[in-house]
Amino acid sequence: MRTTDQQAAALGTRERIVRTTARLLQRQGYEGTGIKQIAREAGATLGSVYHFFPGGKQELAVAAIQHGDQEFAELLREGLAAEDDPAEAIAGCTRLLAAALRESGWAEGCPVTATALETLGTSADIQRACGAAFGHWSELVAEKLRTAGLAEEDARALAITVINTLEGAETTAQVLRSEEPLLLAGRHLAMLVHAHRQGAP
Amino acid sequence: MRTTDQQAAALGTRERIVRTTARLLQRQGYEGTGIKQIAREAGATLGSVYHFFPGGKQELAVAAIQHGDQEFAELLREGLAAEDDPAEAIAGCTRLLAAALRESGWAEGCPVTATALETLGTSADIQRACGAAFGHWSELVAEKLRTAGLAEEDARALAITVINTLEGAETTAQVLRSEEPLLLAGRHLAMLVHAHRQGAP
DNA sequence: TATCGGATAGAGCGCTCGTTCTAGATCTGT
DNA sequence: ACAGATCTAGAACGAGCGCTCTATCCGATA
Repeated sequence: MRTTDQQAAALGTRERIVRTTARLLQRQGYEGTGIKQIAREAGATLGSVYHFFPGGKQELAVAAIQHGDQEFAELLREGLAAEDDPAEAIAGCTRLLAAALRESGWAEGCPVTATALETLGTSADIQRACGAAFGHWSELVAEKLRTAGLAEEDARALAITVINTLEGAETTAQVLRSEEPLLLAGRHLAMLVHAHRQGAP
Repeated sequence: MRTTDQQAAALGTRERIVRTTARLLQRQGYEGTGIKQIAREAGATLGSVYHFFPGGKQELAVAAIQHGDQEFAELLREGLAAEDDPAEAIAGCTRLLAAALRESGWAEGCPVTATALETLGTSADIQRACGAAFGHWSELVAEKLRTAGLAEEDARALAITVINTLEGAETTAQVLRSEEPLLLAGRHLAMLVHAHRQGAP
């Protein structure tokens, strides 16, 4: 097919817009990010943005959130696979997050939190996408915990807290411009996992 | 003093503006909240807002963050004082937070997170105020843990994770419109505190 | 070669933003 | 009673918002 080039170019522009939006939402939130800014920084024009996302800013935000969802999931997968022991693996994830956060100049934290909080009363679509992201991430952790022998329900519950703690620690790390909250989270979550493996829930 | 009435009225307007701003920041974030909306909902006028906060939106946001800081600290103090055992006390705090969140229709979560994330690169003053709030809250938790016999450094570190977990769980609870993340956080944080009291750090 | 739909381009719409500015209202100290 | 802060009131400004609209470009098919 000769259409490949055209489609590749099309995907190229669309993908550039989504990635740029994801990064800007992560850094400035939903209301703080303008569509014109997105077009400018993505090297696209307003026409292209509305061509690919006729639903406007909300549709674009949903796509960006889903992109961030997958990106963060990939980081989690890598971190969790790096160690057999789930406690060590989770602590490893906090180190990955801390390093990435510092390298971005403390600007690029959780890809969905800021947008989620701002748009809670505004857009049900965005809220759904954010909720789905949390679900995907905690499912990855839960699977790791199950593999290590935790009971189904314990694994599910603990995984939710793991994701929540990572999220909160990442936010605090950004505000304080320090890796400490994330590294402490890693240490404490490891203890919590150990407590589950040894004894009562 | 006859000035009392005037000052009271002045404080009245100022206080109304601050409280309204705090509530709106909590619900809509920084960029999503307009000064005209604040004035309208506070029953004040633009002139009054700029009279009391000549520094404009940023100065107003700092005052609102500090108000939210104290409000949340008061809730923490109450929750922590309600039980002797720090693990039970922290779990009690999660129940207080869950109830308050649900009563607000899942709209009023952590009073600083949304604003903090949005203004990270924008205003150093706001960032400082948010960082100070986290510090105050974790210090309250640390004090409770110290009273229960934890070593100074353990108490400080664990308190930071407690606040981070509460924060993350509150965010997730808002997005999912469910108390579960907060209640799970309470259960797991209680386990974590017990682990510290019984054995190694 | 003629045609046609996907993609690009950006001027312009109505609106709201944060802020400034001038006037008037209200109360205090003398 | 008068002067002078303090506080209230809201019109007006330039800038930027999300979005619509028309015009053009370009590669693929017939």
